[in-house]
Amino acid sequence: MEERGGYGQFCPVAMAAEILCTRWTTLIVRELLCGTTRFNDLRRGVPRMSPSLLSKRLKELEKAGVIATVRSAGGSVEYRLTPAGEELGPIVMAMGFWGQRWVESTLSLKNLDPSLLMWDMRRKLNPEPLPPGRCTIQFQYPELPPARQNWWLVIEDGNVDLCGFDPGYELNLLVRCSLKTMTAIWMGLTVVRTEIEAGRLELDGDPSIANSMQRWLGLSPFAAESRRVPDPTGRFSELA
Amino acid sequence: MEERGGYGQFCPVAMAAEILCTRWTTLIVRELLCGTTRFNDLRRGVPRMSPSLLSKRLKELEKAGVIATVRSAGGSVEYRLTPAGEELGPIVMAMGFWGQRWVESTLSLKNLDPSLLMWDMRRKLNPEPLPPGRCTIQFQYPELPPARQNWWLVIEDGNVDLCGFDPGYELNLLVRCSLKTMTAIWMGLTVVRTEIEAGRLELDGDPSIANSMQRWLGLSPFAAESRRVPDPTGRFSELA
DNA sequence: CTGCATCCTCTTCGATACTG
DNA sequence: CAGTATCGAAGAGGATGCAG
Repeated sequence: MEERGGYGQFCPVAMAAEILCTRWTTLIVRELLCGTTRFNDLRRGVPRMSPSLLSKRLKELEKAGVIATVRSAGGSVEYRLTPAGEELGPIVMAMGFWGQRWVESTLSLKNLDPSLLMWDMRRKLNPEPLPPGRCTIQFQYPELPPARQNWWLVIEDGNVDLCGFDPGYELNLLVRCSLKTMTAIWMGLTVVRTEIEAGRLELDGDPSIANSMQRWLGLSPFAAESRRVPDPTGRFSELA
Repeated sequence: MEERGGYGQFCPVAMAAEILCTRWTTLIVRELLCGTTRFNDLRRGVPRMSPSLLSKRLKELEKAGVIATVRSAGGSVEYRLTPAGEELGPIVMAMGFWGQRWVESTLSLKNLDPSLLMWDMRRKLNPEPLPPGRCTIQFQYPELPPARQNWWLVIEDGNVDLCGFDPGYELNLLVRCSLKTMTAIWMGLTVVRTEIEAGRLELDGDPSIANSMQRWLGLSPFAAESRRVPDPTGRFSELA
């Protein structure tokens, strides 16, 4: 009768919170909502989580009816949201919009991570403004240690690949800026043109690709939400 | 640079989850959204939470900008939601509706608690169908230990008071049923008439008050949401 | 390589008791 | 009334190992 981890309340908010409001769980659901299904792909979305804890959480989510494991051909397991899990989408989105509105951008920008940023950008990149054929774009963050400085996005046939090493293709554009600048653009706190004019962003390569960067660069799903808290530095305030 | 409790992600979902998805926090916000402002009233809404942890969470919520403490006359402290905190309302409600839809009712009904139920009922009771003047209604849960068996709601001038002891007023209605039955009615899993006809609910007293019970008894805010998971017992399935 | 299980350390939580 | 203090228990993180 002594439920250890639970709240001991029949209220549906409490029942939902027992499932959702444990550490990392919301972020796992976010990844699943983005379409990730494999264990090691999920790990890319929550890199600071230990694999054993991820495994435990996935079991908990399965028991709660939020996900179902599907054994696909080849013996590998896929984790997929059930209808109940899909209906968590609006809740996770609402949390994101709330975070975008009310959490100080300086706080968000203390949590920079190039692999998370590039992984997100890969997902949302819009190939439409790019020329047909293969297109290779390098991102360079000079202040980072060498192993994390350089990233490549390769767009081909509407498909976007992310590399942490030089894929060897001819480069169409080199983007050079600080990780903070690129993250701020991604989050909608500033725009490409502003950062170029301020000298914080450099583009080298095909001018038409450079000029359309703001369009092919997808933004965070929450970028459009207007901030309600000021940025103390004033650098990322009130941009449309 | 090593954030211990955080996720290390700039994503607004992660920033919001750092604030909201710690143990008990969502339930504290739920209480505040219901209008509770005092420390010991908050404790009634989260009785299994230790006061030291509640104190810690309130400080965290204040630092996050979700609540503000107001020192009222008499030196006592009130906790009030900020605009940011008020905007958590839709998220908490969405979690409740999700819980009502997707969490098995048998699971919810394992977490029975008469003080929580009566506290919730007090909040939502609708005095309008009741006769003018004072009205005293006793709830009796015979299977509980004596100290928690009897509860009184006293309605006067549109005001609802809850007592755990006999207030001494003339009784207008005695409601006798199991705590599970009353909780199921409150959650919208069944209705007064069904439980009376099944012999699981007895009403003694003023017939007009008895007959209007389904109307004056407010229901859980989530009662209208339709279940999507079956109740294995079949007792609480598919009721409008 | 994927998907964990184990072991160990450190942090957090819960129950109770106790103050201004 | 509104919290703090204390201490044992549970949970989280990191490193490592291992089977398919």
